[in-house]
Amino acid sequence: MAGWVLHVDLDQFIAAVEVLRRPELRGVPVVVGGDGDPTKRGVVSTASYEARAFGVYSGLPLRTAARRCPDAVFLPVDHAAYEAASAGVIATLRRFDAVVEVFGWDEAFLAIRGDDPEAVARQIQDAVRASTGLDCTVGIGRNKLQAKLATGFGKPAGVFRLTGETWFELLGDRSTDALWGIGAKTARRLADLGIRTVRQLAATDPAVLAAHLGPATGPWLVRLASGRVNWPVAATPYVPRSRSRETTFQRDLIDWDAVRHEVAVLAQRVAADVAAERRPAGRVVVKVRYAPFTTQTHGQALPDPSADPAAIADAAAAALDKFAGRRPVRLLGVRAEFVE
DNA sequence: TCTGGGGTCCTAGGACCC
DNA sequence: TCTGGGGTCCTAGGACCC
Repeated sequence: MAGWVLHVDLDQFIAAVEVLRRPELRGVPVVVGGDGDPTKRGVVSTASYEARAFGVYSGLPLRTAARRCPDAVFLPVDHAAYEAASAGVIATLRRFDAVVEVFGWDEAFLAIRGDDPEAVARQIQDAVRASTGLDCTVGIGRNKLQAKLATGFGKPAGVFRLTGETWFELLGDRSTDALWGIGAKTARRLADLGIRTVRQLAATDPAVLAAHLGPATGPWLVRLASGRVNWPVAATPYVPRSRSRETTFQRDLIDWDAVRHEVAVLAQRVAADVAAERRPAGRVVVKVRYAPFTTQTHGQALPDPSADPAAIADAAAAALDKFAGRRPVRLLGVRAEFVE
């Protein structure tokens, strides 16, 4: 008997949920994002495979998506629908003899024991499809990192195994940003050091990287590239460290009284989220994104940890007062941080 | 064609203390 | 009057992820 980690990832989750309740959209380019109006500020949450063929992907501005794929059906984001679909998937996964770690709306890790993880993976796919109508890809590895990256090779609707034996064969020549946790910025910094591939990163002296990228990040990146991490699959319920709300305005705010008012509105929503957690917040941070796109934050500690809406509103107002700039405001955000 | 919303973790610099 | 070195905490910003 051997231990395996399975990474279950729903295929084009949000678009798939929309197609499920509107079968006439099957086979059609579907783009979900913002309030469904591609002439407004907003970005793509998920595009169906048909829309992706036109170069539409998550994070793309809706206006650009509309230009690239004018015939796409644009739909608003419907959080409640996705949460309901997600709950159905998770309930199905929990029927298996496994430690289940939920990872967002559309992903989960399962720790299992046995000699045929592919068979379990196919059972999972069948069960999820039977109970929800949704397709998923399952990555198999000896740890979470291997399983997560295996999923990329299995998309869509496949099963793929990636272990220490095949790690460098499959990933060694890939760019470092193929790894989970390395993005464009870090990849460029590594390239400046002459480190371009996963294989090169794995062979780098951790101490050298620590000097360039920080004492924790440097050695962590080397271990990441080796594929041999020991992150536990944790069944413990998720405990949030913070709650936040933010809004991008369709038209930049010019009047600072309007800014103050919008921060108060956001603080009220955050306070409601904090109250629902039944845990006190210790600090409130206000985010201001000025036009065109420069972002600043300022925080304010609460006099005493509290979930009181008035205390959170006061702290948000005090944090906002720390901003000196009076340029047009594109986005405002309020975040409450819980104490421990 | 300007670039969402909700999160997490790490780093660096300054304050402060001994 | 000028002054070290270390530890810790707080804050703002950066990077990444879904």
